[in-house]
Amino acid sequence: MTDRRTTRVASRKSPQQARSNQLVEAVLDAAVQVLTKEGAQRFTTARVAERAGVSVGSLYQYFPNKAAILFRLQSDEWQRTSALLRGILEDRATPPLARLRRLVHAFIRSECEEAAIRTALSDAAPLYRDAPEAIAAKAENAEIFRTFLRETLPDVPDDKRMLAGRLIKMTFSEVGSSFSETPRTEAEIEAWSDALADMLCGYVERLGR
Amino acid sequence: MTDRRTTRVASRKSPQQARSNQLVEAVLDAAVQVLTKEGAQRFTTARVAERAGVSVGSLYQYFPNKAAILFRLQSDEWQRTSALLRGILEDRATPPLARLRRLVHAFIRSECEEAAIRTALSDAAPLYRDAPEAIAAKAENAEIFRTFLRETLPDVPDDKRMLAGRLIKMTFSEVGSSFSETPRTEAEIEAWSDALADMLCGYVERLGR
DNA sequence: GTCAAAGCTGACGAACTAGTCGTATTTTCC
DNA sequence: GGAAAATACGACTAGTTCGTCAGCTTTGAC
Repeated sequence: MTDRRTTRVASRKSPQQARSNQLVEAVLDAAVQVLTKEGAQRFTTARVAERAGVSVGSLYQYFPNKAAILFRLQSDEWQRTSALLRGILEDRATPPLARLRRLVHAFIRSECEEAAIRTALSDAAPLYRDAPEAIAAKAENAEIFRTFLRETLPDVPDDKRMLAGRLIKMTFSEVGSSFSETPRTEAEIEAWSDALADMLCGYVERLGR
Repeated sequence: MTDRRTTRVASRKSPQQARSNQLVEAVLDAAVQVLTKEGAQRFTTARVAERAGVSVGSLYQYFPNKAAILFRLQSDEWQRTSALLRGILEDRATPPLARLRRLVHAFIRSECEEAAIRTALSDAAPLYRDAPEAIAAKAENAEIFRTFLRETLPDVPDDKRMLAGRLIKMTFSEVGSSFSETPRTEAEIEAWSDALADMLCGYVERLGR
């Protein structure tokens, strides 16, 4: 449902000299700024280039189109988030449900901290979400939870566990982003994180029985 | 974060003669078609008018701007959905948790049936979501669940129950729309509805204890 | 110092879009 | 039938956006 049949999003060429690496970094920084301060509607290559102190032409030397910049930002974001999740879920010193609870708290907090950029990025999602790279990235992300549940609920049949893993992940990320759409106080963050953790932990317990 | 500070979305004037009522209907029908067949990106007043067999000028006589058409569609959608929810949750002949379960099934199914239009509408959300009318409509929607929980869990403290109600509603609608983003088979719909209902019913039970 | 490759520039073209306004048509009501 | 009000039309304006390309500048190997 985007304007292009299949949005190309792969990078155009890799920077070789130091200055072009700086340029790419400047563009990405500027892109974040434009996105948070102006919103997805007003996110244009011209504005990004201007804020980066760079010409549009240079920008198009490293990104094939606007969507590619957005996808890159989203991709980096996913990278960071999945590192966060992995770090908590794989900590075998903590009991499984405590890990899950801690995870919820960490995730909700991080969503709220970067609410502006995430909202803008998801507003722009129609521009990049159909790209094959984006679809691949999503699938990879789901693996983390499956591993966790395989450890926690070894006796539950595979198909049931898979479904549960997907549901937990979806609930998790969707509630997180919806919750962070409106500005929240510290107290709200705590209360909601606890409630969500109650719900998810309860579900996992129930599955074990 | 939209292009306008505060998007005006109220209707421009009410149609008085029969033909203008038909026109408004034709525009709304066409809007749904454009949205589903072309996507939010390509949703333009010109295209809507053309598909409706009407001139742009006429369109602008009843809608102050593009956002107003989109908001109207979303508003109608909310209306239908909340009628569906209310109908199920207020059926006192069925035990509470069974109602909740039935609700999940009905909602997920309805989401999947109209996935195309809902996705497109939510892609376009940045254009209308800041309008005061949209914000008011959302708040009203949350009431249904609070009433249900007040009946089901009369002994739980008010603040805790409020929070739970909001969480359930959010989980519900967010998981629903995320799930329906990809095409689903009948079997998938059943399996996911059951899993989600398990999770939510489990949470409500747990709250009662 | 020279020169080719790499990098950078920004004016520009082509395409779209939201919304207006003067004019033409239709309806209503006497 | 005729006048006034309501409705419909669509060419047009003013603006925005993406992405290109011919030519200029910088870099670094020799």
